[in-house]
Amino acid sequence: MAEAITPRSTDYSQWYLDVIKSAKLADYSPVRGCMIIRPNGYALWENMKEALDVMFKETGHENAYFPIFIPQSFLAREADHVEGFAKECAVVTHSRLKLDDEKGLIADPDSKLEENLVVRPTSETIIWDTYSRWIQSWRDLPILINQWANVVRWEMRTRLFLRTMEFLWQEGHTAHATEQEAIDETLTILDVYTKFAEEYMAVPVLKGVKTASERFAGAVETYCIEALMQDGKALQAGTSHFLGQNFAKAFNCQFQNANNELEYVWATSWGVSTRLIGALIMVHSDDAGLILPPRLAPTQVGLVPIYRTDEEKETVLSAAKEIQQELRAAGIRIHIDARDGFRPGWKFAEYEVQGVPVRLALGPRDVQNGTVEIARRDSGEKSSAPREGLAARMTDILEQVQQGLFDKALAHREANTTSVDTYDDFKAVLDDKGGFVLMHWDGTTETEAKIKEETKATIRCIPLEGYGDETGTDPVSGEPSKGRVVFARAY
RNA sequence: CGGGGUGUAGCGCAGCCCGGUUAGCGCAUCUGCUUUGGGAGCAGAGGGUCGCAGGUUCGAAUCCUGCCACCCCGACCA
Repeated sequence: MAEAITPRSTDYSQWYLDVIKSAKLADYSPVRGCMIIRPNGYALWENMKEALDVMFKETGHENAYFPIFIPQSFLAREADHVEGFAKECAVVTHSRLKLDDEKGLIADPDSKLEENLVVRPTSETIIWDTYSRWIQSWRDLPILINQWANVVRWEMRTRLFLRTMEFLWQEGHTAHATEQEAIDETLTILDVYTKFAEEYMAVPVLKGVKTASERFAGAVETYCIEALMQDGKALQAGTSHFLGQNFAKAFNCQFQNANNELEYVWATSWGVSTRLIGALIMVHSDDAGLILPPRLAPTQVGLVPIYRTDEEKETVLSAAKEIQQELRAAGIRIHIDARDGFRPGWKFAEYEVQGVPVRLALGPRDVQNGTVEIARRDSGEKSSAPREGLAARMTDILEQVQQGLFDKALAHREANTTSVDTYDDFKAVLDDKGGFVLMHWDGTTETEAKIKEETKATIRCIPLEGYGDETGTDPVSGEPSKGRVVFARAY
């Protein structure tokens, strides 16, 4: 019998952990807060990575790799940056171990480093140190670099995928000659992220700008995409920062412009991480386990062959292989579970908890009738279909599933986006149904902090489009407001 | 850092309050037979420094002291 998955209604966060465990996405490690990404989880990450990588390259970026170790002094160069990250850095102080008679294995005191090294929590500092050597002229600009890497942030409280001490991500770091060009870059990437979230992950997102208190440490402006989870909590799914000239000044990175003047370089940085896997899980999955959008699912179609005798096995498997060839030719990722010793019911259940979008069952009866059983993971619908034209049918179904997941998530977000005009309504909505709450805000950090203190809701973003056009009054302070902003309790 | 919980076979747990046969159960594993269209059945087998270190006792998984680790909930953050 399989491990039972706690229903969402009983305990949402336990459900989330159960889904991960039963889908074999990740495992705990011996070190607190660190995560072993299992093959199922990693295959998912690889697909996400691949799709994003194509989009980055289409928008003119190239990949590079900077080292994991950063001289400790680099972190101190940008004032806001150090304040934001100092409290969560892993620091390397020694270069070797030695066996001590009393204490066992210890860091060898003789190997203490001249300067401590910090395991990167993000790479702005080492990259801007590098850029300062690469950039002299306006002809050296722009630099549009992305890197796929791991980073470490010593978090107090962790949660698989959503917040782990080490996580995988991509971080883009670009250098520009003008402010406008850097801002354009920031917004280009925000669009890439939006497209990826909506078209690949089937997760609708709100585009917006962070308030000063939620801004990235060292940024002038932080743009973000925010998604809504099934339990009504928000999740920041990606950020794109306009860094102004902050890092260029901190690392003395100047260039000579066409008028023969020295100017500081304009910068951006942007990233999405394995946290997106957490979003994917929380947005689509149900009480039976994981549900994956077809465009990212490592296996899009799982085929379960059914047979009793060796003879049946031979017929069924050869028919299964024909189907496999046919679907592969149509660009579908199909997997045949031909393992002996596992019964069909077992395999059905396994594909189900692992979120495989469509399952086919093929037995002697089907082979004889020229049919195959099709079961959709999203709706649970089962039907028998002719083998004839199966590839086209499957392509169609996969598209329907992809679109269906997005539509459902969008409907959920819309049903859980509420506009309020009084602080009492605001609190009531947060407690009763959660979700995104649109309310006027006077633009001050004080009001924002007061609301956070009293309700645990934060301003997820000042939306770029769709909401917030009308002016009004902040119901908390009574001061005028330029528009509605998006509040929510968040992960 | 505060609150709660857990640590006994690969995994999940019982046993502990009230110390005493050979530490038990489910799943998994191995062997055999029967099975196979929604997580199979029967029979047999293997697998344990009871988190670590002290202490009490004739005797400790169980009582006492100290330590460690991990998980969950909060504060901080992507």
